[in-house]
Amino acid sequence: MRHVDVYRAIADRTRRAILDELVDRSGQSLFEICGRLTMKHGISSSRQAISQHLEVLEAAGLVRTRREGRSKLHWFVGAPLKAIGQRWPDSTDEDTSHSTEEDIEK
Amino acid sequence: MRHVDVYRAIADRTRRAILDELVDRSGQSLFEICGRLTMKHGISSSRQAISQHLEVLEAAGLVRTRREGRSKLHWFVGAPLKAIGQRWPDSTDEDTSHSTEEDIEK
DNA sequence: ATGTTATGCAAGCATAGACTTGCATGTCAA
DNA sequence: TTGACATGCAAGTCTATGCTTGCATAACAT
Repeated sequence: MRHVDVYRAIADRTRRAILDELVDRSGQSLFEICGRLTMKHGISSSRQAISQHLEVLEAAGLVRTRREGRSKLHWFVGAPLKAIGQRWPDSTDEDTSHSTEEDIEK
Repeated sequence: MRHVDVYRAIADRTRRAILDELVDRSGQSLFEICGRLTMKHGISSSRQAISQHLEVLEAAGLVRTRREGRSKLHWFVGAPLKAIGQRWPDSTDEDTSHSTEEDIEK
């Protein structure tokens, strides 16, 4: 699970919904996330599936966790997403400066 | 090839390099892109592979094309990327407002 | 017309990734 | 301790996707 880049992490629809959910309510446990994904997002994945998605998000640095008794709580971390918005210029903008793959990746 | 969302389009390393390349030099043909990807990015994919990547990028709205004789020229379009940067709040920011999947997707 | 150049199409392969299933681990309440 | 609760782990399945191969189409020069 090492070396999960942010781009791949947000490529999955369910993982994006998880991030939305964590932004809406911070510090949720796995069970809470599962429940709210089903209720509010119409996603019916198993607990294990959601757990694996959370592993990916954590490996990409988009989620931070903390054990609390028998629960594991999750927080959204937005910092890694900033690089994406800054990597390419605006449309119709033909700037000559540009960042290479190596600048951002890894 | 219909309904390629932007997130999946930029999930691939080679496609991100193609966007970088088109930002660096607008209006390149498929052959030019292939050559420069090999030279500058160390990517050794076949012409067909690059062509398929360009189809994905075009379907996602990230690339615009125009036929010019026997060549097909390509331009970068950055607009679809803006939504990504605006979807999630900054880190440490615990704003209650949030956009749902439906707001942006499709 | 013929050959070369630049791209398009379609079928097949092989790997990655999303998901499931079953069991194991650890925490808390009684 | 015992049992319920919350999560972790590992193997297997199935589909998506990146890539190749081979042939087809279209434009241009000679």
